[in-house]
Amino acid sequence: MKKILIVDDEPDILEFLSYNLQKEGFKIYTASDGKIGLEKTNKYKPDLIIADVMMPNMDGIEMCEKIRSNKDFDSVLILFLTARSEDYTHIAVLESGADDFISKPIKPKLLVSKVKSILRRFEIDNKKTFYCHKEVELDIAKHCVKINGEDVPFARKEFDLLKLLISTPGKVFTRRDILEQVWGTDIYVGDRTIDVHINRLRDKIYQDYIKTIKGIGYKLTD
Amino acid sequence: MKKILIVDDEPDILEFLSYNLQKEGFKIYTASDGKIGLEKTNKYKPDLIIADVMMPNMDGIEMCEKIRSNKDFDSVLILFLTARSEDYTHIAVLESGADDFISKPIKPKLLVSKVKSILRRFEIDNKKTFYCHKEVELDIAKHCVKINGEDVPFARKEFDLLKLLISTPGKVFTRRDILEQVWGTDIYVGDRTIDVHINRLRDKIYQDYIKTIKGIGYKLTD
DNA sequence: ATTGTATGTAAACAAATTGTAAACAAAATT
DNA sequence: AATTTTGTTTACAATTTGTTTACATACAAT
Repeated sequence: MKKILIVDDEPDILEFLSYNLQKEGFKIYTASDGKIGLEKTNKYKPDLIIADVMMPNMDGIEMCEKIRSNKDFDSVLILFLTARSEDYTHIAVLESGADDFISKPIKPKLLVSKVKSILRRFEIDNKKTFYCHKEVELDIAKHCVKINGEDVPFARKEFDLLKLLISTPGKVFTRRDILEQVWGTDIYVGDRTIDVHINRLRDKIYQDYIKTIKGIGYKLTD
Repeated sequence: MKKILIVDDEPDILEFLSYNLQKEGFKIYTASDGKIGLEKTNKYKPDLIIADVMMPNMDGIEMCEKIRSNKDFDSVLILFLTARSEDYTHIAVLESGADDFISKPIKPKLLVSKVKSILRRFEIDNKKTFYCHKEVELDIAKHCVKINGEDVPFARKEFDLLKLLISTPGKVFTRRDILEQVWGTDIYVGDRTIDVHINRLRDKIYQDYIKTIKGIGYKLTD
C-alpha cells in the first residue's frame, strides 16, 4: 500500500485530499506546514508527497528543496498544489525538484488519476536500467538500443515506447496506458499517432516483434 | 461469505449495525470495547472491522494502531464510526490506518453501500488475472488464451465471453448476465448474437466445453 | 407423432479498428 | 536562418470483428 503525505495549512483541503485518496486505498499522513511535513517525511518515509506551495512557517518550495537535499529522499515523488493564477510559480516549482503539479480548484477524479499515473510511471523508471528481450537490448542509462548486438538509433518517443513495452514483455498495453506513460497525463495526441510510432518500431526491429491485439492495444510477443 | 467484526460500547448501535449487515448476508461478530475487539480480531480474522472511535478501555484509534502493527492484519479493512461534529478527527482517524469512516447518525442504506464498496475495492485490488480450467488457460494481462498449451487467438468479444464463463466454471450464466457483463448495460443486441459467439468459442476450444442449459443459458462443464 | 419454442449455424452484412503513405508542424542542430 | 530530425495529423485502404438474417435442427410437452 502506497504511503502519501499531504502538507497543507488549510484543514478543509487536507480533509478533502485525505478523503479522496484514502478511498482509493492509499495510506495517508498529513502535516499542516512545511516544518511538520519535513518531520513526517523522515518519520513515515512516504512514496509521494503532495504539498501546497503557499504555507506559513516553511513554504512548499523550501520544504521540497530541503527534502531533496537529503540523500534518503532525493527520489521521493513530490506533487505541488498551485493556484491556477500563479502561472509563474510553476517554473519555480519545477526547478525546486517537484515531479508535477495540480492547479486548484482540485477535481477529485483528476487528482486520483494523476496520483496513480505518477506512481505508476515511477515504478517503471525504477524497475531496471537495462532490459533484454529476444534480440533486443535497451539501456536506459546510455539511451541506446541494440538489435542483434548492433546499435540502432531511436528517437525519444520511440525509445520511451519501446521501454514501456519491454518493461513487461507479453503484457498488453492499451493506447490509454501508452498515452499516460509515454506522453503523460495532460497531453493529448490522436490514436493514429501511437500506431505510427508502433510501426516505426516495427520497421526498426522486425515486423512481428510487436503484436497488435485488436480492440485492446499492443504487446511484445512472448 | 465475508466476516465483519463490529466494535462499539453501545449495545443499541451494535444491534442496529448487526441487524442491517446480517440482512445483506455478512457473517457478523461483535465486541464491546477495543480490547475485546483485538482479541476477536485474532480469533475470527474478519475481512472488515467497523469500530467506534470513542470507547472505554481502549479506544478505536488505539485498537486500530495495534491491529495494524500486527503483520497478520496489516491489510485488514477498518471502517470507523465518528460523530458528525468532530470533523477534524477524521484526519487523525485516517492517519491511524483506517480505510474509511462513516459519520453518525448512521443511515442503513449508506452503511451497507459503503461496506460493499470498500469490500469491492479490496477485491479489485487482489483480483485474479489468470484463469485455468481443464485444458484452457486465460491470461487477462497478456490477453491470450491457451488450449492444451497452445496459443489460440481470441477476438475481444470472444475473450470477454470466455473470461466471464471461466471466472466461475460450472455456474450457469443467463443471456441477461452475459449481455450485462460482456456487452454492458446500455447496449442491445439480438438473441442470436450471443449464440453465435458461444459457438465461435466452441469451434476454437471443443464442442462440449460449453454446455447449453436450455431455457436458461450457458455454463462450462465442471 | 405433432407442435411450439429454443438453440445452432452458415453466410451476408455492418461496423469498428488498424496500417500506412504522405503532408505538415515542431524541435533540435548546424 | 537554414537544415535536419523528430513528432503529429490526415485521409483513406485493408482488415478484422461484430451483428443480423434466415433457416435448420433439437428437444420438451402435449
